[in-house]
Amino acid sequence: MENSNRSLYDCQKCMFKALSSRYMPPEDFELIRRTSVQLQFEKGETILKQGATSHQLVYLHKGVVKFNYRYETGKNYIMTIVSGPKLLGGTNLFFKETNIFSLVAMESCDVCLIDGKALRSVAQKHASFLLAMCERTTEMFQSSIFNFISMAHKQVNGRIADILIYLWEEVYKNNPDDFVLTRKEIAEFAACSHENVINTLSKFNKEGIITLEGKRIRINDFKKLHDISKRG
Amino acid sequence: MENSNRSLYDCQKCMFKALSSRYMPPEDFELIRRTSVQLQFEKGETILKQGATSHQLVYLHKGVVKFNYRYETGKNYIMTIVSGPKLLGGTNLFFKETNIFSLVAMESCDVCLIDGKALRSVAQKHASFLLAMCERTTEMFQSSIFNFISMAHKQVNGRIADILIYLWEEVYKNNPDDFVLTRKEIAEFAACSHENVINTLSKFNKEGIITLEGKRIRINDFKKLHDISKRG
DNA sequence: GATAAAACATGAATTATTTCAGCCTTTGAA
DNA sequence: TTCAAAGGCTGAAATAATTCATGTTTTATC
Repeated sequence: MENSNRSLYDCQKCMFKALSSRYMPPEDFELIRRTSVQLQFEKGETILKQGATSHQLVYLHKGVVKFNYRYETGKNYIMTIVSGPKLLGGTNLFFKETNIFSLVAMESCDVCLIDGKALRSVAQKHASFLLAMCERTTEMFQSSIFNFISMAHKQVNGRIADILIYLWEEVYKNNPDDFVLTRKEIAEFAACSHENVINTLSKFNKEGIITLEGKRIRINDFKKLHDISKRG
Repeated sequence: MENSNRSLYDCQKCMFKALSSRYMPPEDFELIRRTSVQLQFEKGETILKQGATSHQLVYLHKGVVKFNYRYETGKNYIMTIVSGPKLLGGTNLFFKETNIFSLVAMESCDVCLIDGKALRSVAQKHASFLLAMCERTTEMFQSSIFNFISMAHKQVNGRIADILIYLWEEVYKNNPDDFVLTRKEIAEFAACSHENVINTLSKFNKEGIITLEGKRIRINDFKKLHDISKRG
């Protein structure tokens, strides 16, 4: 983590700023901006740690992060993976001080940490802004609900198909070459052993549904993936 | 569903009214009350249907409801079970018009359907109220996240232990005799076959952890249940 | 370039889970 | 009271998933 004084990016180009400006005058946004800090996180770095208290809201400007839950046994579970630009608030951070999971950068990420107190005080002045923010974070939450349902109720074939579809359509859509999860990470996401992931992926590979090029996964047949997903 | 004109219960005793009163004058609450309707739902009745559009927030005054997700294949999954009094908003209803799951009464329920438009307009006037509501619905959401994690990552023993603990401590705490889920419902909650539920429960029964008295389940040894839950 | 660590891969043995077939019990309606 | 339907229960067979043992490839580091 590099605590730079210079700006990583221009606030004028930030979607959070754009959203805010619709609901408040510049001087109110200025309070938020002044109390915020821009940081860069490298691959593997923890942005927020599970169990720690945090008074900040994370705005992910650029990059991909995983929501990581760690059991006492040391096992990790990836709850979801998202790409910026996105406001990562809601359940973990927005209204709770203790993080229920960690946020970990999966590639180089530009992040803005927004002070919760300042945000709250501004939000109280501008209820429409608060409503809009709630809608955003609720949306993100909804998409992870579908992940959860899939993980809880489908077999490994269907779970992995769902994960591939999700990652492709929601996360790596615009830059599929960055799609480089390890088998272990896919296993932590799909809630199964990494051997099972490997076997399932090579089965998909043999059937021509995907192509494995080393780490990189190329999806050839979305229709079949959707079929597998539906079958469970 | 009995669309009675008379009041099922006195608004003065409602927790939602109590919450509201802390943040707004009586005349504003009156707008919410006027646009709301009290209804009684019998066991098995659907309060809100998955896929339908709804412009209302559900306040569960009394009773137990399940959050039911139905796949195209016709299979049902219970996402969570909650007891009143509780505001059932957030992900399903608060900010989305299409319900992503159904709400089904598991016993006789007193429910108040609050008009979303009226609520929104009042909420915009009183941002602290909106903030408080977000906190409530977020809390409920958090607890269901832990359910999901358990369902996705534990084996049937651990999942059923978790469900028993959850239902006991959060739902049927005050009236354990109402604890009458069918084995099929437990299976839909635990994401496994109902035979597996039956086998696991009779195993727990033989080990003295629980006692099966027909449909009723009595929990004897919470410590062992927690052990099983931890082991996974 | 050598080396160590991590990731990837495969198959066999073990364990977990579902499916199936059969039967008993309870419940509610005719 | 009878009957059908639904729920509960059990064990065996089939399927799915994990664990384990082993070896290869890739990646990072010195």
